[in-house]
Amino acid sequence: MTGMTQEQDDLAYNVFAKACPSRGTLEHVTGRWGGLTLGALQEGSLRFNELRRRVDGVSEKMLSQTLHALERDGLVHREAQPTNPPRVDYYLTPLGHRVAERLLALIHCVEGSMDDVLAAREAYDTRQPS
Amino acid sequence: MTGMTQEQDDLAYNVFAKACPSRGTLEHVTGRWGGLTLGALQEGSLRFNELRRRVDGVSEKMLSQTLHALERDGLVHREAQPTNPPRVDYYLTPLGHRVAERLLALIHCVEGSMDDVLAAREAYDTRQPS
DNA sequence: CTGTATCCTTAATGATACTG
DNA sequence: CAGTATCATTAAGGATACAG
Repeated sequence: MTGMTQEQDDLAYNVFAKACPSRGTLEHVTGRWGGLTLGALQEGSLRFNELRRRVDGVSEKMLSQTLHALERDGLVHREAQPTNPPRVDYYLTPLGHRVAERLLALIHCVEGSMDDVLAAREAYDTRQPS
Repeated sequence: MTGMTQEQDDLAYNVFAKACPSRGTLEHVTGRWGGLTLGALQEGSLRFNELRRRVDGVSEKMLSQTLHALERDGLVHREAQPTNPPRVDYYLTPLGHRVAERLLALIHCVEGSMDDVLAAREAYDTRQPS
């Protein structure tokens, strides 16, 4: 009980610190394609090309790269059937689901705020610079 | 009651669609510096250089650019005192607070999962490629 | 179908210097 | 202090071709 006590916000990891490994994981999770990929997989497993269609605009290369990073971080599981033609299913791990849940809450919050955001932009763009 | 009905997920905006304006806002919010900036401001208003110290690693240029985007989207408010030397305070709008709340839930989830993430990476990196 | 490899282009970022 | 402007560098992304 001496030295470091264990309070609820006494975290070993801190994204605000440049060198903390959590910053890299946060970037995988919130990156341009990482967030949408996790969001898409929250509903259930998807195959590579299903995912590609779901995440509108992603290229093969970026999706592949994104999936590798998420798999390495333990958020996504990859299951390959040794059939011909090959069939590969991607789905979230329990950890991935917990992260995706928060991510989707954020996504829905943003989607639901877009009328306000667009109005704010309009106001910002039309105001006179003093 | 004909035509489009209003269900809970019948959203006007959809980040999964490439051309939806919500995708751009999501990127501002989850971008490399946008997320950390919003997270830092959730606790209260900060001045430019305070923010810069808080968001470890951000350059003047990127912080300035990030703040402009968040201000334009109506998430951050900028208040300049006409003093000399100048004093400028940044703080979240009500909308910014709602977004930052979800963002911090995600951040804390990631920070709290890092032991698992690091273990997953270790396993991924040491396994034999079949 | 599920990717990988390569090349090329563009966008993001960083460093530095400078202004009000 | 609070930025802007410019330049140089780097990283991200896209297109295409091809392999298992």
